[in-house]
Amino acid sequence: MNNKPIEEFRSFNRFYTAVIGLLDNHILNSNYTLVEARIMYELYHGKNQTASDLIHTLSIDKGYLSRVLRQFEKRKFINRQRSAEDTRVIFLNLTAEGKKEFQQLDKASNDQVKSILKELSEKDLALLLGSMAEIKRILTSK
Amino acid sequence: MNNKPIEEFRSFNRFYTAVIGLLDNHILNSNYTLVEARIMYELYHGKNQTASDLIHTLSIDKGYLSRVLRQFEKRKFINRQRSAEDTRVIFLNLTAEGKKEFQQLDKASNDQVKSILKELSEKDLALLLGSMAEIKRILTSK
DNA sequence: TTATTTTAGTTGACTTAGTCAACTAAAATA
DNA sequence: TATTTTAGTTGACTAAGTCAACTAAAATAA
Repeated sequence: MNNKPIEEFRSFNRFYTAVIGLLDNHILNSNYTLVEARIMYELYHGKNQTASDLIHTLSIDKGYLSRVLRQFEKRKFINRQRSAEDTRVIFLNLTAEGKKEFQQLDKASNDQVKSILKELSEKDLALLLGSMAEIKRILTSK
Repeated sequence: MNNKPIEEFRSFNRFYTAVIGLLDNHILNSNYTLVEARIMYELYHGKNQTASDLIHTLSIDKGYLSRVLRQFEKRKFINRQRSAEDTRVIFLNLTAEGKKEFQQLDKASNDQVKSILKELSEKDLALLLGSMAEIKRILTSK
């Protein structure tokens, strides 16, 4: 393989790193860190997740996660329920309060994204989403 | 606008955050931090850049940058030359040593990307790069 | 021309993010 | 039953990043 594809791929990565950075920065101006937001996202979208699940889906250190979760518990965003079958594992779920917090955060992120997408022509929007789906498919397949 | 495009956009962002994270992790196992690698990249690809330039292209704090640059100088990766027209600004350039270091790092990144791309069919590779170009075009245009 | 504001870069003090290894307790496997 | 593995916690630490104050020079306003 010559170097062109590699260069293009990496160029896109640099570009998209900046895009993501921009969006993330927004979250960072909320009361949550990126990691917190992602944890809330995961807990919101799947119930009875465990710390192990989160470690794998988010690729974060278990010690780090443990502390974030303790914070969440203190803030009453989650409750923990020890599994009956395997008492080592603890099921995590957002409380009503936690859900509300997540929804607010999520809405803010949606608004921000919307403000970008609404500038695009219908055609470009379709192309954009199509391209994204394509990339996801290709890079997932393996 | 309904919520579907927004959801898809955000879903892609989550997905691609993981992709980038994977690639970045690789760099982190080298002797350089992400920020260092990006600074080297910028210096390698453009000459006589200033700290201000880097601050803007990389969106990093100037204090932070200042320290990284000092490190680079100590490691003899860059030299600094004060501008004659405006003595506040300092032109930054990689030394031969710095270039060599960057090239090594760059080669490692290339190899890593190559190992991903070589798994793809020719068709998928073309689709992938086309999609990336499309996204870049659409999100840059504004 | 002088006074004021802005810009480039540095430094110190600090907070947040993330890592690593040791540890407890339970479960799975040999 | 002994050993190994797994889930999660904790302590101690390093790295990453932020913020404001500062110096010196340049640009702009009065």
